[in-house]
Amino acid sequence: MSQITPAPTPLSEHRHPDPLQPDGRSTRWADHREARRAELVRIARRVVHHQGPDVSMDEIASAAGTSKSIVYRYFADKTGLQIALADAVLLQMQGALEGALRSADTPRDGLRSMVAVYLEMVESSPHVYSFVTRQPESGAPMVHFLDAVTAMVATPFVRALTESGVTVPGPTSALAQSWAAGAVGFVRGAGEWWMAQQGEPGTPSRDELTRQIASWLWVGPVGFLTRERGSPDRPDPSDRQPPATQETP
Amino acid sequence: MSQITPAPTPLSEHRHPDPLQPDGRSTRWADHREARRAELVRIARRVVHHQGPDVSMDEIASAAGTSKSIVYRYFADKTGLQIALADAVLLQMQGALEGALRSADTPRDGLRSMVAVYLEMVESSPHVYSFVTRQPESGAPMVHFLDAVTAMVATPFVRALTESGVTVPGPTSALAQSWAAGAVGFVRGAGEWWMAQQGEPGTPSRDELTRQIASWLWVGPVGFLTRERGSPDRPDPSDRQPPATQETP
DNA sequence: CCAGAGTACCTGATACCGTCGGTTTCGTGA
DNA sequence: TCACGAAACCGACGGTATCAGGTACTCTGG
Repeated sequence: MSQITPAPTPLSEHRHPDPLQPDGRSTRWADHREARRAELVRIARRVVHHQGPDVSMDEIASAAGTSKSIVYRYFADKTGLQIALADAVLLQMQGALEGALRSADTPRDGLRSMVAVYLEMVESSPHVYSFVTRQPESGAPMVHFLDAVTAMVATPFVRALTESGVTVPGPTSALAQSWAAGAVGFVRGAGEWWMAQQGEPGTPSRDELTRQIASWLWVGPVGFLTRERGSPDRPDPSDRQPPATQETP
Repeated sequence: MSQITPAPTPLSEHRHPDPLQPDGRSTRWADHREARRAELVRIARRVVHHQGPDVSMDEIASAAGTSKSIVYRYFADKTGLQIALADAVLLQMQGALEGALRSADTPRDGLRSMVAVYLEMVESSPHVYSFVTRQPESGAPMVHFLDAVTAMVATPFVRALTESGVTVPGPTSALAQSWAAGAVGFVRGAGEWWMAQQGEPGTPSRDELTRQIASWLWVGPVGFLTRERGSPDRPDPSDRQPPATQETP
């Protein structure tokens, strides 16, 4: 996982093995298959976008002008389709991210760009987002999409860690990965809260939320709030109040 | 296999026939119902714990020595059962949290306690955790469990905000809520990463992860890492470190 | 005041339905 | 001949309807 690449060739468990071997006449089908598969993903994405994350395989198939058996020829199961769709989305996000990162010179700006790209994706198609982040029934413990995003975040982080010569106990990759997983979770949690809030008064704009999240991830609420009050960078750990008891659920 | 009526609590002579109440024949079952409902939740929790988050309603019913119709008499649907189970778990977490908060004097310790309680829950029963955090098919946009935890986090946070006299643009509640949603997401993301990592070398212990997460949430990675290197509390925003740009895939 | 009939409300099993993910069968066209 | 693709099919599951008790309350007549 050296690259930022979202692992576009994921677990082959959910991907159908090519039944045809490189036997000359099969190569002709290879690219056809690939093209058709991509087309199916495209259609599935459109259908999910419009119909919601609960579309059935039948609906997807008929939207593609065909029947389930075809879909199942290209994807092992629904999870396989979900993964393929996630890869398509990830590829697109990566493109947007590269553009944004070109004009980001501080690492913090980089973080902000990542948050921005994520939130843009969520906003641009909540249904697709929901579909892609849904954990499969009795399947892998990790959702491919979130896993890939985590890798995308962890990779530069771990490099920055090693390059900056920070020495921490234990393997740095575990440190970076756990932070990345947490950070992605933060954006996910805040983003989904934000989407659920839409329409309520006081809901921040996407850009506001982006900056907010980046701030919080970077310096924590203390750093952010103290900055708000004037003193830019003194966390003041012996702060007052906070986490106390609360009412019943 | 129970009798038709286990113990309907005959409330005969100790309760006057209230003219406002429609009929004593209906009220008779009230507390029995409540008790049975709780019992069903308990059993469901045990079954989910052992069988995994994909148990069917039939399985739960038969584990309770009855059939689906009974379960559906007490819970509108599977989501209703999920919510009830979540409430039971939340109640327990709240108990643990109150105990922990009693010995936490700084807000940061409070945060650490919350993280600890969450991770303890995840570790104590991954299956129940998974069941309770699963988003229902085509249902509410928010998972009840996560929503409730977010509220538990946001409440003290918003109080701390107002009491400390921090003035921020817009309603403070939106600010607190978005942070809470993000923080819960952070713990969720890191916690699930951690559970998926179990067995790998370099995986932190629960306690290590707890402190790590609390640190990151409180001061961000910059604050944490600079502290690691010696200077306890100087984030130094113009820092080197993390999320930088990276190359193309 | 009381005995018993009638009633309101409940329990609970079983059969059933619609949907959906996934598989198998079989016709057909190159 | 043979792969492709449509359509029938299958099993599982969430959820509902039906029906058969059963118990404690209420009502009525003596």
